[in-house]
Amino acid sequence: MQNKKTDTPQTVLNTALTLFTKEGYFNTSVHDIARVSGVSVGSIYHHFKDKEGVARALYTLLLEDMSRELSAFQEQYESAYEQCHAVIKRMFMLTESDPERMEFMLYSKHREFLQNELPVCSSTPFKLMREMVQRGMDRGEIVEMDLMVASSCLYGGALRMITSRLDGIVEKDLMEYLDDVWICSWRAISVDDK
Amino acid sequence: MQNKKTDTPQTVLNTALTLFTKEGYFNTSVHDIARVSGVSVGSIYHHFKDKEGVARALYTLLLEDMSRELSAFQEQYESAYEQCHAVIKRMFMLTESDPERMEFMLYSKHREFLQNELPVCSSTPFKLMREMVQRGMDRGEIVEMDLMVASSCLYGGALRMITSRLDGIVEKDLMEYLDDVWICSWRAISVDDK
DNA sequence: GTCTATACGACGATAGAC
DNA sequence: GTCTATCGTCGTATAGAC
Repeated sequence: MQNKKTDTPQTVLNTALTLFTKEGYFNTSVHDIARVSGVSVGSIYHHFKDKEGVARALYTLLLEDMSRELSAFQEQYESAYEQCHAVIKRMFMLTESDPERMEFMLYSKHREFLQNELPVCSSTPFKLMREMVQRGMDRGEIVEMDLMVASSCLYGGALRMITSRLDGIVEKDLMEYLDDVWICSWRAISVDDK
Repeated sequence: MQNKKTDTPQTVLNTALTLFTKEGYFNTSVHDIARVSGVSVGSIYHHFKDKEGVARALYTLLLEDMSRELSAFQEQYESAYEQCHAVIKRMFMLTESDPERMEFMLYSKHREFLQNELPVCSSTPFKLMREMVQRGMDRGEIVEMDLMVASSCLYGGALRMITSRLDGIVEKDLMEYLDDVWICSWRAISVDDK
């Protein structure tokens, strides 16, 4: 267990997250990260291979955290209805409590700065989200159809609300819209006409 | 009417669109555009103020084209059902016939390279799309709710299918999914339970 | 592990001939 | 309008002291 006050890599990652989301990856220089974080350029390069390495470490960590949370929902809830609802609720909450994390995770073009990285929708969290939908079809909760179509229609509305919120187009707390969004999303693909 | 074969600005814009979508704006240098287009660096700067000016001209043109098409749908069709369906169908078609245009329009972070530019969802095409939804609520076709929620849920699934297709996650022609996507999308917000 | 100073290359933009 | 050649800057990455 290290002393958190001097955890240099974490300090760098925190600052990088802020700058990458506020200014964009390419508008942020390593000197910017050094200046804002208070860590020298040399130290940054000591802990990370290069600038891309900083972004990659950040991206990997955020995806892992998210995957852990989604896996927990799979164990915690039985039905796809509950699992998917928990996912959307959690993402709405995260958007409000930590918009930078959400923005970096699902609103940046990673392939432009992370070589050989797959698009977000190929990442583990998105795979887990599709697994839940597949489960819903197997259990007869969700109408049988192409998995990608069902997933897009179930999560698409919520994801657009999130990006709109991050863009500042939606002004109120996302949680106020959760119930309405969920009703529409579930109605789109559920078997019973409610 | 100019000779199209020597329309330098258009040649530059065509090449820029290709490179911006394939490599990203920041991974594309003006020299790259010059080399690929066959137009010299000097000529590019003669026709455009700077690199950002090229991107801005491109973005503006594409949005104007799209706005024109969507306005036509508003005049052509009476119901929101028909209007919104036409929009999604047209976007699916465009994604197949001209993926670069679609990618640059709705899958780039313009604010990172276009100063003072509003996010895509504030652009005229997206406003028109929301107008159609508002019309649907006024006419009693769509359940009364927050306009942003209704729009996100109606178009969200289709837009995710488009980005998934552009990412290469969806392998088949989008048109094959149109009917299923539309059924789900409309079900999400329509008044009659079908 | 942390720092400062610096090397090196790339890119945006311009000058000026044709 | 189009071109080539060049300038100046900025940013990545490293060297090397502490």
